[in-house]
Amino acid sequence: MRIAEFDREKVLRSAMTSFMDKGYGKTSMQDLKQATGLHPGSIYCAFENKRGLLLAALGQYREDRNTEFTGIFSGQRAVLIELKAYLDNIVLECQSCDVSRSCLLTKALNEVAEQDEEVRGIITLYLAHWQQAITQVLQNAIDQKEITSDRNADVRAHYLMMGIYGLRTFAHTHPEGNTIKQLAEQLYEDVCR
Amino acid sequence: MRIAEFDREKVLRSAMTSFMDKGYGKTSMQDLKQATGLHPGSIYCAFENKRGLLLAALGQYREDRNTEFTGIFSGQRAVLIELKAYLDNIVLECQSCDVSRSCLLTKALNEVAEQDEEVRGIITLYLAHWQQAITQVLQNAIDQKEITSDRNADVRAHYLMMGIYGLRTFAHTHPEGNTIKQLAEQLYEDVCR
DNA sequence: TGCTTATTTGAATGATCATTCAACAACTAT
DNA sequence: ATAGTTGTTGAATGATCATTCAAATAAGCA
Repeated sequence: MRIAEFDREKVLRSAMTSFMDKGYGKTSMQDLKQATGLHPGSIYCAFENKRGLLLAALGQYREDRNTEFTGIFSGQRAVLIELKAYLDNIVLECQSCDVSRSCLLTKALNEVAEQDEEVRGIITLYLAHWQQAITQVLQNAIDQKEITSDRNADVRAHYLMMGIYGLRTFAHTHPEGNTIKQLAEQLYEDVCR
Repeated sequence: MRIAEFDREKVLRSAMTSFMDKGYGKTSMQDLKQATGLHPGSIYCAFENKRGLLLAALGQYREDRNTEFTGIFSGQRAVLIELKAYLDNIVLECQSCDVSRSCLLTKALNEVAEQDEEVRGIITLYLAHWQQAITQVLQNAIDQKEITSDRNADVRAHYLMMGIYGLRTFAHTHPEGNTIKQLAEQLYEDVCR
């Protein structure tokens, strides 16, 4: 036996960054070698494929976003306060000039969705889980009477997700200014109305 | 002299379809040869590059969407009726299972934006023109007192675009069902409120 | 200390890719 | 009609790519 020498999470986060920066297709194994510090053979030994590395990176991304999510929605504040903080965070990401402007899930969905049914399925599953989490948050807000029950949590969650997707796309064309912030604020109002 | 034998618009629409289907990077020259019926040399003679073909296809796409836009917003009906028809059309595209589910501009923006500054600039310009057209439509609605002037046309146009971007991304995960339609209806209400 | 199993290394491999090119064909102009 | 120009053809080119592999190395176990 022999234990792998590299730090799996570090490697996956490096791969994540590369994929978000150049996209999956344009990220060469040389790029990945440089980003992760792993030689091709090690990558193939650990992840089988470039595609396997993508899948692992997607999983790590999901996990990271998940802990971030549960960190923000910890229940220590009113649900709507937490939701506002969550949106503020997304706005900051959209306004940043680095790679975090885009979401790896939607970026990969756009790129390989039509070609790779399995990858699309996995990404769709991850996004569905995210949707469930948001639905739960909004249901909590309804239960706490912070928002009305006129529209149910599912409908509101769909709308919020649509808005966040749109914000991220919008950010690619309007990186500067406070357009994104204004949009996020109206989105918040419309979701919570 | 010698006149080119191919129909430029047909060729560009074929290239458009290929790029929307597989993405720019994964569309090989062989794919383009098959799709357009042009031999590599002819493509290079006419468009200089694969990238040049993308630029020409983007231009054709913009032109096609533009005539579609002015066809819908012809001023023969109330502005809001036309806007509803416009959104209905987008919903149908999102629900279709072919290539028209995605917008070539945003798809290419996602793929090459970070790598090719010039392409990003061109796409951003096209999207800005679209935004101006939408703003004009909403300004007309305000002038005709179909909607209030509480929020100006610019703000409303931004929000509508964000929503449309979001709808298209959403459609990649929920192609079936009427979720998209419901979302579009609420988007319409929130833009016009 | 040997034996087995797993990882690392980095060059080699073969496929695929965008692009070029030289021969050819069609059109214009003189 | 013929010279000059430009589009067409399709094979050739060289670069780049993901992947493989054999040798080297290290860890667990007896």
